[in-house]
Amino acid sequence: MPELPEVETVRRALATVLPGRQVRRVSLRFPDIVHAGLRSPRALLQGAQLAELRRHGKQLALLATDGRVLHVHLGMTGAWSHLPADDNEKLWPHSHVLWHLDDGSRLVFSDPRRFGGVWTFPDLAALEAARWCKLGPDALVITPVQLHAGLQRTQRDLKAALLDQTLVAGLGNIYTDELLFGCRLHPRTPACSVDLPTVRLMVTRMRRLLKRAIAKGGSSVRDYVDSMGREGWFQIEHHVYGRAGQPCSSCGNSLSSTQVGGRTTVWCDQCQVLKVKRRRRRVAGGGRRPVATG
DNA sequence: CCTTAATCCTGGAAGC
DNA sequence: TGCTTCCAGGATTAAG
Repeated sequence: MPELPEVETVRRALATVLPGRQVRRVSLRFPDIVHAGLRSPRALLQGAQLAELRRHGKQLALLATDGRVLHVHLGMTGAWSHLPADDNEKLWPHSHVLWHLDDGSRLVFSDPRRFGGVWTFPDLAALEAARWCKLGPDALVITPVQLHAGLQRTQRDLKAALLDQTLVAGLGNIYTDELLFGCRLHPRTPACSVDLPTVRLMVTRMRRLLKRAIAKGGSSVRDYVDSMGREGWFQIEHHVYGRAGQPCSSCGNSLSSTQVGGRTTVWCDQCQVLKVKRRRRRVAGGGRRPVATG
C-alpha cells in the first residue's frame, strides 16, 4: 500500500543511484504489466541514459536524457528495487521487468498482486496528457483554497473524498485515517460541510504528517520496503490505522472500525465527533452507542 | 452528472 | 496438520 510518503522514499532512493546510468538491456518477463504505450525494449528505455525521477501523488516517472519516459505505479504490493552489481541474491518471484544497467546493477519492478503497472511514453507531455492531468494537486503542494474547492463539489464522506486522487493526489487508506484523527474530524463528515478555516488546518496537518512519514522512510505494514530493501518506521507512530479495538492514544477510548468509502476505516468516537447532522445516521458496526458528551 | 459497488490479484492469517 | 475461507486495497470500470 505505498502512498505518497512511501513513493517519495522510493523516488529519493532511486534518485541517488539512477541518474547518469545507461540501460544496457531490458527483459520483460510479464508483458501484461505494461498497461499502456509500447512494450518494445526501446519504449522501456533500453539504450537510454537515465536523467531524473519525478513523482505526482503515488505515481512515479523515470525520465531519460532523450525525453523518453517510463511511468510506474506501485499499486498495493508493487516494488521498484535497485540491486547493486555485487548483489547475487536470488530475485524474488513476481519480478515482471528487469533493467540491466551499465554498472552491472539491476533495476527491478515486481508486484505479486499486479495492482500496479508500468506505462511507456515518448515524452513527458504525453504522460501528463494521458495520466497526470487526471490527478488533483499533489498532497504536499495543494493549497487550502484548492482543497476546499474540491471538497465543496461533493457530498461524499470526507474520508472518501480524500481518497479520491482526482481531488488530491497521494493519500491512501493509512494517511487519510491518520490525518482525520490528527484533525479530530469524523470520517463520515460530509465533505462539502468542511469550512475553509478547517481545511487550512487540514492542509497544515497533512503536510506535517506526510513530511514526518517521509523522514521515517514511510510506513511498513505488511511488505513495503523501499528500493534498497529498507523498511520504513512511521508505522510505530500510527494512532488509528490498524488499531481497531485498541485504546485511543489521546483519550483511551476503544477505537472504532467500519467501512467508509469502501475501505476499512478506524477512528476514535470520542475525539472525532461527527459535527454535522445527517439525515440518516448509520450505526457503526457492532452497535457502538453514540457519545453522550465530548 | 454523481455516487456506489464490483473487479482485478495473491499472500497471509484465521477458522474448522 | 491440512484444507478452506476471508481479508487487505489503488484504480478502473460498470451499474444504479
